[in-house]
Amino acid sequence: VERELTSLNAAKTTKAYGAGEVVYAEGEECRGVYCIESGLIGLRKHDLKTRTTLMRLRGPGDTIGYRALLTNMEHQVAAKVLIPSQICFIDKELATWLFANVPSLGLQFLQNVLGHLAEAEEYYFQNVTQTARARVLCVLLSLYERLGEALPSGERVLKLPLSRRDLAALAGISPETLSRTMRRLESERIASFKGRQVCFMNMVGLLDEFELSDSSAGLVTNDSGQSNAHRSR
Amino acid sequence: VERELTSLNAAKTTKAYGAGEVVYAEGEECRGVYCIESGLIGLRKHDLKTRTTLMRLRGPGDTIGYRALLTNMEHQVAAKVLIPSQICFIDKELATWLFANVPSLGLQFLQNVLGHLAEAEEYYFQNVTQTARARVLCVLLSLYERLGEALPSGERVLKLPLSRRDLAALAGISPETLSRTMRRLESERIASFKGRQVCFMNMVGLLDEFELSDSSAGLVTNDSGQSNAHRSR
DNA sequence: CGCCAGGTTGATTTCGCTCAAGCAATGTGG
DNA sequence: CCACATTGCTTGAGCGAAATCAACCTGGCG
Repeated sequence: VERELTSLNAAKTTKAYGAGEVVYAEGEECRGVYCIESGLIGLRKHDLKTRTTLMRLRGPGDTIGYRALLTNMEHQVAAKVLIPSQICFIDKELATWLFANVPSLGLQFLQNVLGHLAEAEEYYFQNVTQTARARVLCVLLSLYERLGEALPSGERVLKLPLSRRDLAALAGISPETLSRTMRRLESERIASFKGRQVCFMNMVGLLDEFELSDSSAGLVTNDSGQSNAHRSR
Repeated sequence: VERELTSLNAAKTTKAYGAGEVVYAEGEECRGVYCIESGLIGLRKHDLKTRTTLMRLRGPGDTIGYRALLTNMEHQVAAKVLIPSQICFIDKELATWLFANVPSLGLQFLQNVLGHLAEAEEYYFQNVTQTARARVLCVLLSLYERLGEALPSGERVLKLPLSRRDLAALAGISPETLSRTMRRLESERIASFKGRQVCFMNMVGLLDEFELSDSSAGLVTNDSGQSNAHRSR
């Protein structure tokens, strides 16, 4: 096992990506898989013509591009960098070999996929059950989990790495509805928005509303044990 | 490899379940995984109190109960038999061992999970983009794929294994809307409903509407399918 | 016979989408 | 440096699909 991991360390390459850079494009042939070490990646799919829709977010600990590898198809989504990221690349052949020969690694990876599956089902559920307002809040909370800061003054602040359009897409609503919802949240004294700056004004009540304890999950019940720090349970 | 499979065959047990029987309940501790050999299983989740909602269908070839096993949690959904089924059970310890030591099996299993992931994402997409009518038709078609019969007379017939409530849940709509939709489909001469009997009157046009070829249909397309009509957003 | 769960139907309401206009910030070319 | 276009966001008005509320069937069963 040690030997394999050594060879893995030798064969993998880590690269720094800048914001806006494309890791792989939709329809592109799969060259291998990517493990995100830091940063934030958006998976997008174009629906009609030039329009492109943000589908999912992926962050540290997530592996992306595996679907294309394992189904032997071209990428169905594009991966684009939202905030500067360190991404480790594993070549197609090596990845295949690893899957076929290192069960422990495959098992660990399976956890990752399982997390994505849970996420997808959660999204589905949200869409059927929850109102637009609740979904927006969930998206904001999951973003806060990833990128938020608690200022010494006690304010909970978040710098959005997304346009309104993308944010709306994540919540599964139109940009107009998002805008209205945000204004409503302001009138409810729940949060305030200035450009891409979000400030949560009642985080306690918010977490309460979603029956979450502090710093535990949001929309994304990330079960992959490898994601960053928190969540030991 | 041969040896492992032999021991697998020795350790697994196959059991016949009758309609309505519970394979495992929500919140129950995971005892192992189940492979469906024949029949049909419904995965349900209770949303509030006594109310319980049908989430997914699982049929021959599907493995269920793995999520609880791999995340070391109790079952998040209940599995209930819809039509009499043959189900093969693999004990928790054995399953864990197999995952950890037989990469080929894990890889094969990974494909199964990948399929479920694609299914979940497809469901999500459907819900955002398609109308109630289209979703009902998709559910009916996927059921027809599993249980439908083409009578010698040429009629395409299907005996529903579900209540209206469950059918509506699958399509992500309320029972009332389902009822109205069905009546509308009848007035459109697309299908007719008598109790749990469904009769498709224009299967060709139907498959055409969803850009599907005959007998390769269903809600779950290979993920090249971003189906047909997508509203941009 | 009456009860009851499941199903249908009708009336009303609501939520979010579409269409359309207005506005601020950023480019762009003369 | 200024008119002008472009892009991203917000706001308003109207509309429509589906949810909700509520009454009413229907068939099975004690």
